Amino acid sequence: MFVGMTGTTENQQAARRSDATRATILAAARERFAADGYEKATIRAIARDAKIDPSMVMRYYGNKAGLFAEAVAIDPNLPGLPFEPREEIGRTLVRHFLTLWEENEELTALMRVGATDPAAAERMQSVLREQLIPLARRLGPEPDQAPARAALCASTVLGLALTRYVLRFPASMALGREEIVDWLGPTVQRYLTAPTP
Amino acid sequence: MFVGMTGTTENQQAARRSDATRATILAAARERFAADGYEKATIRAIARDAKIDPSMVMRYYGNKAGLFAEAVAIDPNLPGLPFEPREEIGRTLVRHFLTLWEENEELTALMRVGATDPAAAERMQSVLREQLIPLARRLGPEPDQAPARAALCASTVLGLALTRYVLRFPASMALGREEIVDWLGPTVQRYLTAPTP
DNA sequence: CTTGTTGGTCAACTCGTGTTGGCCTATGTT
DNA sequence: AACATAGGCCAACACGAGTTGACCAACAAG
Repeated sequence: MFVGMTGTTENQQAARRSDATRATILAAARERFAADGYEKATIRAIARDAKIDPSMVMRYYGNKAGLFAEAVAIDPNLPGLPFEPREEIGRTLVRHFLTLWEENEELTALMRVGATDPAAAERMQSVLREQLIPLARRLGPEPDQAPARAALCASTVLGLALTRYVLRFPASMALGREEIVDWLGPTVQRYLTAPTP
Repeated sequence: MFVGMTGTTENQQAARRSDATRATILAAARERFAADGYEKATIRAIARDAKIDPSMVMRYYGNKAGLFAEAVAIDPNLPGLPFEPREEIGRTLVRHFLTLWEENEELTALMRVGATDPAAAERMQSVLREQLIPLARRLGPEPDQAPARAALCASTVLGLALTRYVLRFPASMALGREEIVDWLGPTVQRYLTAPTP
């Protein structure tokens, strides 16, 4: 074992020819998962989009679950956000989430799948647990209220994502980016910093 | 044709013995659809829950789509809500939605399915179009802003339903009923009646 | 008692899915 | 030139889904 490879350049990134198709498959998978959800996005359809054989998907990603896992690997990276000015954190968060959603279609995929798959739902929850709640704990009054405040913020942005990117309500898609920030920003700001009503 | 039946009592509701199993099937279907979504809620599983044969489901409801259609037939009936006091409409709406969701598990089913099925998504959208937007038009300033305001309200309550009943985030399920009304009520109130920011 | 209707079960069919293993063809090394 | 290997395709398998139609058991009517 451990023989073969290209012979000369082994450990270093070898820039295999297959990396191109690997990437093509992953891109097609992201599109299909985002558009159709887990069950309806068949491996055959993904392979057709990538113009390769279904068995290649298995060779490169093991099985369908593995493909999905790699397709939706993403981190919102909330701790990297600027905290001040403190009274702008609501608008900053909303703007950040909008950008995130418009640049990564795998987030839509994650929501579509999370609606029926507990594992995907857990993945979303982990963002709340590990990033949003700590943020709420640092920003808001009464640290023990942090889970509640963070849950309200999550429900706000996920609700928008649901109506706009998943259900695709025309009235929600018609909203402009800054219009959304103007409406939701104060809401998130209040959930995070206002005293308990 | 038109012969047969029970002979004596034809047109009137005959109280067939099968009505009981019909109802049992429908109840089991609602539970399964709410818990698992459309694809994962198999006819075989529903039939097992109802303790009858899968073929009975077909006999009574034609096919799986027909069963789902009857299982999620529901109307939120927003026009029947009291409008005044006008500054309480936000809290009234939130309270109404909470009650709706806790009494009818088919709403959770509709959301789970709507995440991947355009037909179910359209069903949800029709509520927005035919009930929420008209309500926003009557309540808010600038009637041409009604779709935007209604969309924001929909995103608010659907976001809560998503995190609480579909994704089942513990932090969201931990919120008390009146706690939710206290937080979301003012939000919805502002979306409906506040001047454009 | 016979008979036709109703409520129900059983076993099978068909189709699409994820998944597997064998085979072919370049490509690059010796 | 000979050959090993990586990249790729093809055909098939196994399985679970929705759906169908033949058959069976009560039971009420004639």
